[in-house]
Amino acid sequence: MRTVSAKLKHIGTSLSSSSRPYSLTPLASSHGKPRNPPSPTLLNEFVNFCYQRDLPKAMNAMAAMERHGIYADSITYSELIKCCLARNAVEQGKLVHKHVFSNGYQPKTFLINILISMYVKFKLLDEAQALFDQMRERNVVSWTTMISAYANAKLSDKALEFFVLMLREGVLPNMFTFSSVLRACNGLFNVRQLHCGMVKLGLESDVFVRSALIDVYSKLDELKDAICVFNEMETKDLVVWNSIIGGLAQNSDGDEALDQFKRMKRAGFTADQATLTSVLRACTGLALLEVGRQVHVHVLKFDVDLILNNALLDMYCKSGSLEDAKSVFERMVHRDVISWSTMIAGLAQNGFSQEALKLFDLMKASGIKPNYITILGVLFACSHAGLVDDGLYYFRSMKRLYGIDPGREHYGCIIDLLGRAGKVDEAVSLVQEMECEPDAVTWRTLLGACKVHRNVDLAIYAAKQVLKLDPEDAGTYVLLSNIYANSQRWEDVSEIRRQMREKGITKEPGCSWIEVNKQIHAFIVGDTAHPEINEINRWLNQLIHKLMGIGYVPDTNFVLQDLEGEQRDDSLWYHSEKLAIVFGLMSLSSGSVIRIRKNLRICGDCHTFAKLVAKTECRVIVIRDPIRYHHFQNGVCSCGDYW
DNA sequence: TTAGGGTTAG
Repeated sequence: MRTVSAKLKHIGTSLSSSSRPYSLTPLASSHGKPRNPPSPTLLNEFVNFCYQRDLPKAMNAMAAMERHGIYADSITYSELIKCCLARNAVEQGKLVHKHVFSNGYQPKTFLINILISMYVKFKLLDEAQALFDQMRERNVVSWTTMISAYANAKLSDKALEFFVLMLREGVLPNMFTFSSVLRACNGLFNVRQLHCGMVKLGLESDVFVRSALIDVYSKLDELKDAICVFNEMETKDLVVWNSIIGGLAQNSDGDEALDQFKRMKRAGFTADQATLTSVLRACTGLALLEVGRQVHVHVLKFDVDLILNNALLDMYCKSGSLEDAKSVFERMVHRDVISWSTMIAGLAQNGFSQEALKLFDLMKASGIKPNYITILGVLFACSHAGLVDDGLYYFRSMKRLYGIDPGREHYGCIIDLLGRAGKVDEAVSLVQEMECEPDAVTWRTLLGACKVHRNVDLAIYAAKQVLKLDPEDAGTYVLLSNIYANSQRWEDVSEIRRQMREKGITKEPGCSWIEVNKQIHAFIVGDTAHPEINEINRWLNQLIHKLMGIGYVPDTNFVLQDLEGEQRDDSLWYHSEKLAIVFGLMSLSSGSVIRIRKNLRICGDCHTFAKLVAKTECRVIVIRDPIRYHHFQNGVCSCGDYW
């Protein structure tokens, strides 16, 4: 930081070195009346107050100077503006603006840019825009300040419009402009055009521009381009690493995100809050509890970072480790609506509905206003606990109490709630009353209700609606085919299979993952690849026969039940989650929880199997499928046998 | 005087 004496020396030099003592004192050619040269004493006092960030004294000094007809120069005004910004003093900032333009003076572009930037930082875009409009000359900084302001305010069209206007005025963009305008891009076409523009201007190698490019390609789901931009970089900094790790984690490519994280560490970088947040997100997606715990150790360095703690909380919730999640939540120094919503949804999804609803009350009591997602967690909790009246109350009153319009997801929760309670007709009525158009997820939810309550006709109707909106949904094709087969509608069965062949739709094979000693073991249905598969199968056969001895009957009635479509009796025995459960029994110590993640919904038979294994082997088994969490303990499941 | 990265549902 510059010392006061250095500053004074600087001022002294300015005063003595030129016939125009203050370099930015208006010249005769400036608009407005020429200003008197400043008095060194008054000016020195004023400058000192500015550098000391003593805003009240600086403002008084400025007024005193102006009473003598003395005006500061642009550099000093810019220091005063920094003073206002440091103190978040909006009104004083506006006053400085008036002083800068007082006496008909027309300040230099440099100073007007600083004033615009001040208004942007105060989030007063209208004031910034008005000042920008008044400018006689706008340079690249003026334009970039406005573009960046609109990009930050999520007014993408406005930011892009300014970029085009800037080009039309013949102002050449620089790397600052590109990294700002990229954030406003929401279409691939724009990004490619901009990318070409940067290459032409030789700005592509700038590290800020590159990280913005990686980020925007990732957000547009163009990971190949993001990785390409990243790999082409010879010099990478931490933000660039964070951009690619974050992009991968947000695009459900957790494995690759964790690989890049390892490469980043090998390259000598130390993770910061943003890195750890993305790494936790990758762990969350993969349900890697043990790896997540390792990351937790590093999170302790940043224990007041809200975003990072929210990510940690979510990791524990989604890995099914509610005790850890509660502990993180209790210890958080600050909690925002995301912290509360994450915890409420985490409790609800893991089967702790009453706790979730109690937490919602606590949240409101603590003065935090619920948002769209909070209410989803609350409705989910009601649905899980079969609290039809409460769920309908929250749903019907959300607009009135919290100002939140019910969206498709809220309708989905209530359809699920009514379906779970056997009120399928009411669920249909709700679909009909929806203000927004039902989508494939809505119909799939209704299909779930039909599945449980064996409502074949409605199931066929709902399945057809799903396929209209999502013609690639293999699970629904298989389900529909099974429904027809059960009704001996063989022509319809053939038609469904023909459609699947024609469209090249194949069912994704069922896959389950389990983490043992920080290694991930993956099992595919009917797996033969795992090195211990023979031992696993031997255990599995013994276990199935043991369970059959206490009444387990493999459930081969898959109609309206098997969302995987793994309907053959022999494959039933080798469903991926059964293999993973047995591997967990073989590999994990007797007290530890068996945690499994699945890519497809669990079938009815595996659900029964898991409940019985949990009972006979005295284990807690947690299976996370794409939609729900199942905690199996003492022969029961937290989902209440509805999923 | 202008620029880049991280959190909740689905």
